[in-house]
Amino acid sequence: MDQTGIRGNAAARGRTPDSLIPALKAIANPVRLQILVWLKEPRANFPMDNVIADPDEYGICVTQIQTKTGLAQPTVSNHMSVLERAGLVISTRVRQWTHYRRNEANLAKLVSELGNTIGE
Amino acid sequence: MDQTGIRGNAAARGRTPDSLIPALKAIANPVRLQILVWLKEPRANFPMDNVIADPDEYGICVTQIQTKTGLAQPTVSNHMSVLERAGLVISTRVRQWTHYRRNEANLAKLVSELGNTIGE
DNA sequence: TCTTTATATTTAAATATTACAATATAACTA
DNA sequence: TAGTTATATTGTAATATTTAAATATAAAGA
Repeated sequence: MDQTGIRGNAAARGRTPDSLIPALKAIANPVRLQILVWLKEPRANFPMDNVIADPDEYGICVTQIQTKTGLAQPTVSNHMSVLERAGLVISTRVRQWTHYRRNEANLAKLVSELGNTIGE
Repeated sequence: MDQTGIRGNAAARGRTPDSLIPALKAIANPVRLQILVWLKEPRANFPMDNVIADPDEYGICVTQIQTKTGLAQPTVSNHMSVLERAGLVISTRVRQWTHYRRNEANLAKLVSELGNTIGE
């Protein structure tokens, strides 16, 4: 055990947890940050007519996110895969529709790890 | 007053506070994030011989940060100005030495605003 | 099977970021 | 004032990011 009494805690020893950087890069983009906020309340932020899967369980499909952002389909597809690679969303394919929902555990971990890293 | 009972709170209304993005971009870089961590404990992370100003009050000068990173002087100067423009550090020129210290208030605000924005 | 719909991948252009060399500026020192 | 030290700015190259058009793939329905 080290002097801090905390094992495996890079931030506590003054080192930067490299795993933070990909997540920070993912959210340091206005489009992606906005999508994460919208996905907090899928039913409030996306049209609920003709939904083919429960938004609370599976999230929102790419077409609806694309419409809401006004960006091209490949652009949105790319943004979602950046978020997914960073572990901030989870995708579920329901027939031909890929649905994305927030990864609440990892989002909470990101905020707390950032607090441990740059907080006083 | 709006329905949330919270005035001027963009995150509470599901919008993305644009002021977050510059700060997130600033910390979404391994060199800058590391510098912010080092500046938490200037006396522990930088040589304390020949210091020309109290590290706790004024922070650390560019040359010492440059030496610690191993990057070129203009590169470090640029990183520090990115952090300063994002409001995450404060600079004080003491004679010919520009010292940088953490802006604790804004760093804490960044963490809490991020929590309000992407937290559950 | 053919067509349509939804999403992903590829390619490419525009822009942003990161880095360093060269130079400029600011401040001290002899 | 001339020379030195510390930092900032400018110019530039390499790389990364963002975007969209074109194309590919995957799944559904006629």
